[in-house]
Amino acid sequence: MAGNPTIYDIARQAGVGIATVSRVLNGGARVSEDARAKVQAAVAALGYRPNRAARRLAAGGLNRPRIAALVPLFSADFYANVARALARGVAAAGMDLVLVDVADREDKLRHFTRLVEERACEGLVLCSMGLGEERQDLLRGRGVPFVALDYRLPGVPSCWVDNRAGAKMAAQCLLDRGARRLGWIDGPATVHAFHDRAAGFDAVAGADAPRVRAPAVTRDDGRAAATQLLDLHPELDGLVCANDLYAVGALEILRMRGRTVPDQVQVIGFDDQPLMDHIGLTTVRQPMAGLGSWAAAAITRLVVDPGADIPGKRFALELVARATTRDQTAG
Amino acid sequence: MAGNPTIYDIARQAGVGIATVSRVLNGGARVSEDARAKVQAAVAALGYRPNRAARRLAAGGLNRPRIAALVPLFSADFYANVARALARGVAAAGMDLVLVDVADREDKLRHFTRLVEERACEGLVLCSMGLGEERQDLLRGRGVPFVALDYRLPGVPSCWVDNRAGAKMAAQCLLDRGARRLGWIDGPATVHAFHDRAAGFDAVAGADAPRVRAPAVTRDDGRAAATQLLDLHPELDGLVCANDLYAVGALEILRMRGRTVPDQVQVIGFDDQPLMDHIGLTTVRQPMAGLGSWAAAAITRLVVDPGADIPGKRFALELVARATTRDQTAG
DNA sequence: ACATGCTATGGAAGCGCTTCCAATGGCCGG
DNA sequence: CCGGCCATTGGAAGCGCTTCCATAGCATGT
Repeated sequence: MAGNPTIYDIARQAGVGIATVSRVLNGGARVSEDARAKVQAAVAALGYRPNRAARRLAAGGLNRPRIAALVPLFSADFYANVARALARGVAAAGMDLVLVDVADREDKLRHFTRLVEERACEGLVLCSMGLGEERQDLLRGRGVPFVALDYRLPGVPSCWVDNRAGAKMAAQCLLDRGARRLGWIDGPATVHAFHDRAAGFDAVAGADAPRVRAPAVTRDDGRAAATQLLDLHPELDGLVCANDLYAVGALEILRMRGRTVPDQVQVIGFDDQPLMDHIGLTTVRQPMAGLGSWAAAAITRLVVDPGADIPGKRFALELVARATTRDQTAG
Repeated sequence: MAGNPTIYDIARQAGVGIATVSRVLNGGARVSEDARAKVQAAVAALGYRPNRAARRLAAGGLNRPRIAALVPLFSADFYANVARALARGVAAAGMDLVLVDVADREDKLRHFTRLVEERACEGLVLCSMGLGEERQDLLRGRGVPFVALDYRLPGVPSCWVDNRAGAKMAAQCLLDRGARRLGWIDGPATVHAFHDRAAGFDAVAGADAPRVRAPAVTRDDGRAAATQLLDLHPELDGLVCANDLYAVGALEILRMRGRTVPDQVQVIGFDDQPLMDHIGLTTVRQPMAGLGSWAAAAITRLVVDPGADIPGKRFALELVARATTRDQTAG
């Protein structure tokens, strides 16, 4: 009994035919109470679990394609927003979205392998993550189309933003508005986006500008990083943050310490997640809905037409100036 | 040729055997270029799409259960947060989560029917929605377990909050802190939660207290409602809002009009979604993660053990006093 | 020229389930 | 007491695909 029990096992155990088992399992039309009870007992005894694939095959159900999205840190607002757009777009194309929240690299690989091995999806959206050639070939071999979101994967339909340019924009923005000593709150090194943003910051502020790396992506991390940064460098008059939550955390610390924003210290975030306009945070807007919608459109298209040629798309990042920065210095 | 073409059709069209077709389709080990080309041409010509169920059955893949969640207005933060917890919990149990964003009642029914007919899932989570007896029986007949989230469904494992009590708490909170004339920003009538909250508000403030109903659940709706409410009733000194976004919108309008908060007008929201602490909004905290986690645990349990008896759970609502209300009046 | 070892290929056997169809047995009316 | 009908049941035929196995076609080695 290597695999799971089948209805044959149940039938044998219950002393009835497979047809009867099936009837009991499917809403029991025309089955005696006696038979029903025996079957249910057998099901319980053997821990039987119907095989979905067989059911659908036999029942001849529809064949609705499934799109799986590998999303890191689903709890981050950026991804929640991306996921929304993805869900909408996929549903609009008449397909289902399976959201997989991957915690780390290892987790990602595990899920990836499973999805592919099990043929659990007809299309795959990879969010913010690379994929070795070997694994790409695995997908191609299996005929599973895939697209990259927030990551530029050569030869694969991808949508991305220029994080480096965005961070340059952010740092330059503060400089333009009179800041002279910039500090950088960086994100986890494992996330490529932060890597690129750090590079952008460096390009403008110099690689020796003060910085602290937050271990995760929460507001708490931002608070801790800001505390550390300001303790070490009280002279800072501009804080460039790798995401909005860090910036909000920093704002709280600054307020707590009585440093006025934007007069004494200017702050800029990255993402422009919801409510940032209410809070008045100057930030670099990411096209979250745009990325999600694009990816949904791309992958659903590829599922229907595997040969489609879909050019990658770079989405523009936009600086949104608000209350945590001063007015642009005239002239 | 009623249904979709099968590999037999492809094989015939291409003049090869089905085994060859299968090989081409699965990453083409040991197939001549000639055969491959012919098969691919046939696939394209016939618009062939492999049947997933058959594939998985034949390949003998794993049989990972799928949990579908019918979530209304996925774009609302409440649901985004619930969905996160759901995704985590379901993944932790080794199952997949299919998120379905239902726009309205009709949409809900359509998806529901499809999911059940197609046996697209082994378990169903219904968020904030009822389900007629008839449909419940359909699920039971099919042997598909289901749980209700944010809705108390008799005889079904449910988790919910007492929205009425929550709104009473909110209104009473303002009264306790010195407000005398309360206004109510209500949500769409189709959402049961708003219905209950309105009843709670009425119980404390009276059914004739001023109110405006917002057509949707965005901050913009809150702004519009607040504008209308304040125009009609400039004397209001307390605004009870059916959700946090309305409250934030109201705050913006109040600020714009120079009404101080909480001195002239006190404001309270509902949900305590992320960042409300930063904004300083007094609100009624909903256990979003708790609801999602509970539902995930319940449904995954039921999928594994259909006979499990899972008692419903009411989650407590908690008042979180912050800066948009005054200090509690002493004594 | 013949045995040998490949590669490419087709046929057929299931994967586990649903469901049609025929068969069984008990009960009714005549 | 018997034919006929209905409720219940089991067997068997696929659902469309993957894959094992046997076959055939060729190019080698001797």
